[in-house]
Amino acid sequence: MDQTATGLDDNLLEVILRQKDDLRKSDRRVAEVVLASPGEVVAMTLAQLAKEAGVSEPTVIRFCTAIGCEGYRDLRVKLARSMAFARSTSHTAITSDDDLGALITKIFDYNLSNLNWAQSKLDEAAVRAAVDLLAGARRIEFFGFGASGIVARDAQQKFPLFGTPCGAPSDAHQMYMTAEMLCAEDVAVGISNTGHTREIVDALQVARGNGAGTIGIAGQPSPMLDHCDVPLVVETLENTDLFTPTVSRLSHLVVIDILSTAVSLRRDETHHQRITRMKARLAQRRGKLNPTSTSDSSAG
Amino acid sequence: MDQTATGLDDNLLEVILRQKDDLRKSDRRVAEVVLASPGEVVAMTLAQLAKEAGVSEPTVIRFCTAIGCEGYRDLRVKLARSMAFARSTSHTAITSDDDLGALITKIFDYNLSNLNWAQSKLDEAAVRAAVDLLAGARRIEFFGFGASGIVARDAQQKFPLFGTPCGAPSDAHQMYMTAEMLCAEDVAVGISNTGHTREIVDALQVARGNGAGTIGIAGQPSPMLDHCDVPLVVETLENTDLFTPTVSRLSHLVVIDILSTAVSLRRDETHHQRITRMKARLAQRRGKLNPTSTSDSSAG
DNA sequence: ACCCCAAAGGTAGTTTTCCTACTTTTTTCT
DNA sequence: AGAAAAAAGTAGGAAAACTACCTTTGGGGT
Repeated sequence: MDQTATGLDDNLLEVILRQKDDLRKSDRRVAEVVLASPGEVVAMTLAQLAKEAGVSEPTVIRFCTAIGCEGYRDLRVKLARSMAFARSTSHTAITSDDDLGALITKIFDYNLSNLNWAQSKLDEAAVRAAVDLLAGARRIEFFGFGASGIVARDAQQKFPLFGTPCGAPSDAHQMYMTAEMLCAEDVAVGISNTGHTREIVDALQVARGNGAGTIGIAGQPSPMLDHCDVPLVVETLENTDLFTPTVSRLSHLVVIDILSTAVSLRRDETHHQRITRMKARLAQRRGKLNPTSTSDSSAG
Repeated sequence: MDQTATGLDDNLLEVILRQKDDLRKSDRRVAEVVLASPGEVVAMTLAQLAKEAGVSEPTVIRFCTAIGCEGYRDLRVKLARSMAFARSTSHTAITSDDDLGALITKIFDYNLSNLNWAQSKLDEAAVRAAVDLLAGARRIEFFGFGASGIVARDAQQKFPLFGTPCGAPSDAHQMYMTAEMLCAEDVAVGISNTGHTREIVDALQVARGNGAGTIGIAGQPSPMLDHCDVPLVVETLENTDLFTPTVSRLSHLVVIDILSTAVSLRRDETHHQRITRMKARLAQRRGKLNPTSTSDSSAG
């Protein structure tokens, strides 16, 4: 079994795209049509699709089985599900011609597809290892710059869930100093989408050299991950367009959510009670519009 | 036409859940079955579903039309698509009994459903108004605390896209001082999921009093939005469970993405060229593993 | 209390859709 | 070039989805 045990590998459009070149000639014609406008196809009947692709009906059936579907009915269902996120295939670049509605759709779609992709590619075993490490930590430090700095800060705010002091130094010097002071029972978490950011790699190496556990969150195999006890790859959909926003942040934030929640669940009943009480009081403060409140869902 | 013109309202499970109580008795039996295990249902045939629900086949058809589907075929497709994200209905609370796999699925699902919901409820006209205001700003300040503070900081980092100086004061005093110094051509953006955070409301009032344009991003109609030129409601799925993470951040971040991108698109060619150049050089720095680089996709 | 009317639900039959057995065409290898 | 195997098509049969019609149930009104 691979990491797709979550059952999310039924991204049919992806499968079709990958297998397209290995298909029979006529089947490929069908594949073209499906890929070109999956939205139309789910509404089509078998005969219509056959006509559209210029092939016979049994060919369409054969195409279905070739890409791993039970039959046409199954294809439709899988396709529909696939489309919900993997609208990625229809992701055209954002241009100045787009009106606001198109822009909204594109950006949401892009982020949704990306999250889905990240989920399907996430290695559960690696996450488990990270949770093990974090759960035993006496102190946790998160290292990240730029957009990843945002993620680090968010993680640090999740301190109540970790039940352990958390830090997120914001500049390279602080980061270096912090890393140097870590020791055996501490954990350092590096966050960098490229996995190449030099300071982060250095900081993790220093931390590791001092005996601290190290976790790396990156979008791809990279130098940073080579220096970590637990490398965590959070895949991102490639994106080279001018105006496409940074989608990696979101998946990184979700991974942080998962880690903090998983660690929290490992704690004992007392810890849970504290969180319950904290949440209740927070809600209370909000209800009162308490003027000294600086809280705004600071506790996940 | 309401704001669901994006065509994303086909969150069928949501629709069924909402209409369930208004359905005929037998139809409701069908609804129960569908809601209980939508995954099974997409694989079922009309007759099977009828048997499972203990009703006749035409009743199932009537159920289909009642909830707005063309027929059973259509139901299946819509259901399949709906399941991809709107697994929301199957969102059971996160408990200590969950294994890691379940946790990962739940947290991703929750965030995906939430983004989807936010998109379907987003008011395009309000977004347009916000973009108009931001595009004409001489300076933009983002106000947020806690999790929303993260969002504010992220927005501030998007400064290159806005093409306008951006700030995100991190404490209440700085925020107040900043608000007091804003004037007619400036814009203040308040971010608060509850929309009740007192300091933010105050800061926006001050900013507005000084003639600055004001935009509010909140999860619901609230005091903060009452004091804004442009109120922007970014709906969040309700969530009272102990361990469920804050999902609002993600949708707020996406809205910030939309706003910054939309503003950027309004700028002239020179601006676009600068961004292109900036991105290229950033990539170059990364490639070199330049030791002075503090960049990690800081430019959205 | 009874009857009537309307709405809900079921039965049976029709049509559409999907799939399979078999034939023809194309391709590939000796 | 010819034979065997793979690919594509034709036609017919099974099954699924839908519709027209009938029965039942339940809620007023006299």
